[in-house]
Amino acid sequence: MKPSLRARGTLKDVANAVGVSHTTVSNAFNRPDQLSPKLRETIVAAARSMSYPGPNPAARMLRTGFARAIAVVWTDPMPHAFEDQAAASFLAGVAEACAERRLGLLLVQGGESSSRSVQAAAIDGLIIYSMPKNDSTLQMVADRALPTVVVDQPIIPNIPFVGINDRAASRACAQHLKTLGHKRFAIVSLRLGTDGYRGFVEPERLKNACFELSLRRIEGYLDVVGRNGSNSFAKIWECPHSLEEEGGIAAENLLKLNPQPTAILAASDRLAIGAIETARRHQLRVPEGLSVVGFDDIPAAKLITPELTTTNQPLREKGHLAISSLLDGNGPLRRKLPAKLVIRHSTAVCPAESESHSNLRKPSG
Amino acid sequence: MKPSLRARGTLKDVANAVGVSHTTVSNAFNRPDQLSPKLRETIVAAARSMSYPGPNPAARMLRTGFARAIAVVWTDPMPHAFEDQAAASFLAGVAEACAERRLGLLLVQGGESSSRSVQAAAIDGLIIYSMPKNDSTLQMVADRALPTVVVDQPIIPNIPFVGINDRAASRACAQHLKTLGHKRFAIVSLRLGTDGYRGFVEPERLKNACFELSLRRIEGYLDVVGRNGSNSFAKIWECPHSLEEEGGIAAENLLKLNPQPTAILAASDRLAIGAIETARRHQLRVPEGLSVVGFDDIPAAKLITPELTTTNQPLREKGHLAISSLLDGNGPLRRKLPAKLVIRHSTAVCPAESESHSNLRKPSG
DNA sequence: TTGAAAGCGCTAACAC
DNA sequence: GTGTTAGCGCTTTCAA
Repeated sequence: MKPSLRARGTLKDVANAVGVSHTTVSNAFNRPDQLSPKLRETIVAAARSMSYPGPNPAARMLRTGFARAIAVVWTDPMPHAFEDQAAASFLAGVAEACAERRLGLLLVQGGESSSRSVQAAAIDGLIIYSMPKNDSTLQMVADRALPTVVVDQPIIPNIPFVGINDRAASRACAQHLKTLGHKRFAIVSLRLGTDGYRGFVEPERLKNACFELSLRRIEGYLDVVGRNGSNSFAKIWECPHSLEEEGGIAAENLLKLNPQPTAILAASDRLAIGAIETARRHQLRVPEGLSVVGFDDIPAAKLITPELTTTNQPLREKGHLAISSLLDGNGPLRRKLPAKLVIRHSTAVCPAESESHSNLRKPSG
Repeated sequence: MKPSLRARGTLKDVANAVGVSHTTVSNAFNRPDQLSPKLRETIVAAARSMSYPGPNPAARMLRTGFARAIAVVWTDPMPHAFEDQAAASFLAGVAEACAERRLGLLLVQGGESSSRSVQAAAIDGLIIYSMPKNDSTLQMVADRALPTVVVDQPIIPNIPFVGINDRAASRACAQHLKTLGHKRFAIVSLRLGTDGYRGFVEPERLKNACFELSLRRIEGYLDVVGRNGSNSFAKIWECPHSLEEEGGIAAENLLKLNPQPTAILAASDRLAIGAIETARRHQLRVPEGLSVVGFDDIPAAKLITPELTTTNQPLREKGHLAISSLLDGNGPLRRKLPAKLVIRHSTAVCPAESESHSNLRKPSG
């Protein structure tokens, strides 16, 4: 590929052709009020006929110091950002805000591989979207010393933050279930580390978690369902990705437990949906035999049967707020948007004790 | 906002601090093999301690002529790209291909408003995604004279194209329904113009369509279900957006027809899903009373009940192919990916004639 | 209303 | 392995 940025002539060529200085041509493009409309027209026509592509963006950027674009950086493989409806809604909000302000939106994947992309991106500011606190990209970002805002995680001193109160929101989920009489809970968690671990979570792992948001949600659940020693309990299963399949695997393992949980607290709707499908495949009816709550309230939550009880968070607004925190300066350092529990049909009162006992008496597999 | 691109010092400052020439510092960043590891280390350390953010991207771009980024341009409001799963899957593919090649991905909205964004974007190439042939952005793009590829529409002479054979694919949908014995069809079309029109489509409108893809699909349907004068017929309803609500409105109007159609050919899954929901609200069972086929095979197609019969197109691959057409040069000018009909549960044999007759005899409303 | 001059910060040829 | 030199194409004072 040959240098595309200097395909055709320059301002100066146009200037020569018309017989004016290159300043005047520059003005013709950037400050129409600085020259006679007639001259401007001549110049634009000449430019067009020479197929001059307009002022070179790189040169302009170098000179003005502005790229007129911002970047969103995140950890996951690129496609995830589009295929996960929660991420997509957030990005939709960002995109919308950018379009309004005539700003370009650059998508950059974080992780080891792409530190270079972050270093070299032509941008005026950065949104860190839901990254683990140990991601090396964070250092690159800091080095660039651009205006930055973090969304969801990680919390970094002195860097503006936009998110919701995850702990309170997940507490509300658990409370809803508890109110319905549930006592035996299972938590299906988002990843806590970047190691791709899948399985039950011991306290040790919680301590070393890199994904703070996952932790906050777990803590919210535990605030209600109790920790060791209380009269209810919760087993925690960690999924390496927020995918339906993973939710299914989680359910598969959690439902083997004896006594069997009567309620599943899933940290995302996709995990919840996967869990529901699996439960159903095991002849366990939702919500009669098992209650499931999700998190996020993505469009699919209303599509499945039963419709999912979940926490609605204003994803799109989060995107708007991220941009305005980035550009409009001095708001509060940490902004939390409201989230609310949406009760639909995937949760119901705890099945009668008798039924639970039958489970208890089953020879364990 | 102050110029962020020249926040801290320059190569030269670092050079002075270390006592080498600025070329050497440049090499330290870009060609580690050109100097002793030890010196390199000294330089990098110095840079870090002065919090030098690395070579200025604008300056590098100006000098090298490469932006190391490509843009995707489309017509719709930005958020649509993320919320529509078909668009999102395509973008996921693009994003993936970009990540592999360490290229930035810039999202740009087309339409009148944003010609400037296209002009000023720091990019090496462009993907036009599903735009109407009269969009003014197309001219801007042409002016920029960057490598370009069109996805889905519009077909432009000498510009590489990536898509599927829409006409053949929609023909297959219609054929499937015809084979099931259907004779009275309704087509729910994607928009044909940019005027936001919603309603029945007369032949005149087909002639003036700006969205070629919509037209191709309609033609494929008509190839099978017949045009005026044949023994089957199809009414066409145009939706201004590919949204479930619109599909619902379409169904609302189409099902009022007398005789009532027994099959709906929807040009997108979202439209199909909306139609199914509406049909059901009218006590019309799908597929027993009404068959519906969609288009795209988005994830939601498998989520709804009944699962949707639709055309699967390799959206993600389309994204890959777009990037490789853009960068890897000389393939064929027009590349068509395979699409295939996926028969699920939203289509069934045409309801018995007796039942149809009862419809016919109903006093018309 | 127009033009001249001075870089913006960097990379790549080339010489040492 | 390192330094010198010459712009990349533009915008922005400032002066005419």
